[in-house]
Amino acid sequence: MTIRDQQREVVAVRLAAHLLDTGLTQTSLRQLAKAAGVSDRMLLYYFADKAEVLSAATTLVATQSVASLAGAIPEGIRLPPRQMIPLAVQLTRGPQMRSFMRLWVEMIAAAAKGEEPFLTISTQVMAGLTQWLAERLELPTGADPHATAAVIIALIDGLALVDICSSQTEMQAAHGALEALFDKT
Amino acid sequence: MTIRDQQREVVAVRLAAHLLDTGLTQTSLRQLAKAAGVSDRMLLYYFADKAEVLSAATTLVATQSVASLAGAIPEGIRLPPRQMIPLAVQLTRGPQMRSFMRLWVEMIAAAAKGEEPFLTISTQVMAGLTQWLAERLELPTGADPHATAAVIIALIDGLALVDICSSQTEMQAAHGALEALFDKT
DNA sequence: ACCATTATGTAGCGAACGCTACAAGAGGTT
DNA sequence: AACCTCTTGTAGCGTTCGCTACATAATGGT
Repeated sequence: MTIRDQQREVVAVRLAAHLLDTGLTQTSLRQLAKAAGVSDRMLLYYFADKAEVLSAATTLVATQSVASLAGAIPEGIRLPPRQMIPLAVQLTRGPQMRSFMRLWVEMIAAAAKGEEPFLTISTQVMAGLTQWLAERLELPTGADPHATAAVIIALIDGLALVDICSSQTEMQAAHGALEALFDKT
Repeated sequence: MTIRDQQREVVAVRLAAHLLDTGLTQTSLRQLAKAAGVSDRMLLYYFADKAEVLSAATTLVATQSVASLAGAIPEGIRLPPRQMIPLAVQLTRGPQMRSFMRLWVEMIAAAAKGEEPFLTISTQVMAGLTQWLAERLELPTGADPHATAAVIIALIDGLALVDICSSQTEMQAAHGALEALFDKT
């Protein structure tokens, strides 16, 4: 393993933390280099171009975040939506996951603009998340696990979206309303 | 009304269409000026700065889109969530509304970065939408209309988010799963 | 007719951007 | 010692960005 390969990993780890901290607000090569503690010249020595830098960092963030989320749900357990949804909402509201959700929204918006590497990575992460959730849902026969998982993820992500434009008290009330909504429509 | 004021309206209308068409991908002053059919110099004569240009255009887009959505739901009608949700989903999937939903996601992501005027406008639009929907929900006594409306909007917006990273067939399946999810959890 | 305000075009400033050319040090191989 | 590859720094290219200085035309009130 060359110094270059080692540095790629070191830089990726530092940039992952940087992205969780600042979202996509400071993603110029010079800003990224500063956050990683290297010169911008070296950043482009370790990676081919800006897209590859962001690709490495965002992939790492997504991997870490999805793994920590997965670790919070016991292996081999399946839950019906009525239980899975509140659990997922609760998990994604923790301070660590909250940062990721905000970054996640920004990544998807960048994907909407066709910006690479965000379009490719967001699509992959979304597919992975859906697959993962589908395997942990307990559904009545005939229901489409994949599609149901997509709806639940939409709800989770949508709450992160609304969170951006709402006060904390409004969000708390919304979480209360969410459970009530499922209890008796 | 001076020529300047007239031009402000003309330009705002054209830019509203431009934003619906291209999202926030082409929002430099020179690109906006081109889309509006004026010189960039004049754009900054009609408006104070870039933020004011985007403020006028996005406000107009939001006003038009929310109005067209509101027009599709009869005056004075209240619907329970189980009926309101599929209706809202269906309305926001039309080609016109779909463009707005994509722009809306990009605006909220920009708001997440603290970018003005998107933070201010997104917050206002979100509050307006929530208020509007709350007044059209038929809920059991004790339920919080405002909070319930926020959850429903989260679901709608979340579906737009997922839509960005999914194929069309996946989205159709998701809409089927959505109704099933509410019928029998 | 005169002048002040309004309207429009040309040109360009300073900054940030992604990226690159070029040189030189570091360290091992022959 | 000579050479070659890997690593790092300095400097800057060409472009786009938001915005402005400046000059000039048009317009309208007195």
